[in-house]
Amino acid sequence: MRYSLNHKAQTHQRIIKEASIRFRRDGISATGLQPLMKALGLTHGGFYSHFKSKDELVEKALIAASEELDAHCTVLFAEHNPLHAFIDSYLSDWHRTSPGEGCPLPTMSSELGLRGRPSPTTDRVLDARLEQVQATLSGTDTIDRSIVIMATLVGALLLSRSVENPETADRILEVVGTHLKHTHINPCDA
Amino acid sequence: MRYSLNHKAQTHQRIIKEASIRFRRDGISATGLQPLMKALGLTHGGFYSHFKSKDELVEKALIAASEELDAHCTVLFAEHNPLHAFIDSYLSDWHRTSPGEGCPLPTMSSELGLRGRPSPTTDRVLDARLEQVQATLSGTDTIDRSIVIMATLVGALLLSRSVENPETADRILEVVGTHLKHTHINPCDA
DNA sequence: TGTACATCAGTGAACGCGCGTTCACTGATGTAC
DNA sequence: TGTACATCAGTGAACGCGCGTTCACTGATGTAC
Repeated sequence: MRYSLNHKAQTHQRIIKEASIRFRRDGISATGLQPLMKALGLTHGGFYSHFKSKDELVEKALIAASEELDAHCTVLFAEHNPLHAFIDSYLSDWHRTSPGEGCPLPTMSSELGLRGRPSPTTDRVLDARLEQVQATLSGTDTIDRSIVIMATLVGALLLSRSVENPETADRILEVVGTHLKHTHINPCDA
Repeated sequence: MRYSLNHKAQTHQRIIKEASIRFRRDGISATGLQPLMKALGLTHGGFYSHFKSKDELVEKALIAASEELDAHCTVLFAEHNPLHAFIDSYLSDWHRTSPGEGCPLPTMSSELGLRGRPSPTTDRVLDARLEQVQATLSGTDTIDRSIVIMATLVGALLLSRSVENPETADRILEVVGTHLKHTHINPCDA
């Protein structure tokens, strides 16, 4: 089955794309390579002609998810108030119910780092998010402020996804969104 | 092997205790019942005379972890500034490096709720945390404020655990802690 | 007090299952002549 | 232009492993006589 020049590269990207969705939606360890390949109309044996291990796919999928978000942010940043647009987007009900297509930090980071799969990639993904938030800020202390904003956003999304009561979920997103948009860059007594 | 009256109850509690550590430290699905029972000097077959399934153990372990935290908070709340004590404790380096003995929300919630194991227990654990934070606050809007604080704490701890660079981890805890302690209860322009 | 017995917490082999990974193979295609 | 061949993306059976769960069994103990 020798295909056109870029056929393999296309399959490679299709695997990464599907994996990045499943890792975020279902978790890394809960995503099997067999069902993943099957969903793409392929057999599982071929996986290892594309990646040397599942860990390598995790890295690639994490980077792909991060780049996807970069592109999405470029659109958001054309708006009047980029920070508010970013916050509203991050804390939207769509983002809450679509973990497979959103930020990988609330879903994947608990399976990375300290426990499981330590890799500098997580640091880079976080850095990319922080730089985006920072770009929407003005004044001093923007790095620190972006850390606070990202931590708050990640925590709010994680909690809103974890509760069973949808009203509680809405409440968390609403309250945190309002707070982040109505608090000045510098804390009151700074 | 008929033992003393409370022997089974003691074993029951030992299983819950060990499970609550492993679920938080390693994740729910990454914790096997076989290694868990072996670590307690028991064989895996006996597990089902204590619990009807792994899911039941997850519930019990989650509740136990939450009660453990309640007790810890009682100690903290005797201090001069309970909110600051809670924040410092939550964002301590000890808490970052000891996920097995800390708050279950940053570690377990991604495996609960929307994806995986929906159960009202997660809502109750979150409610318990929120009530604790709320108890340290005064003035209006304390419920909303406690939601913001918890989301920020959970997000900061999760991110600090996920990055590989320990300096970045320290930075996140430090910056978020300072922010939460220096921001007034009501946002500046509210 | 001494013996027989019922209890039941814990044992450990076994179940089917899906996992990540390996590998000898297939067969449609692009290339060389 | 037509044919033979080398390539190599993808196939699918098989590997050992650990998972959650089941179940017939064991044997030390508290109880009854």
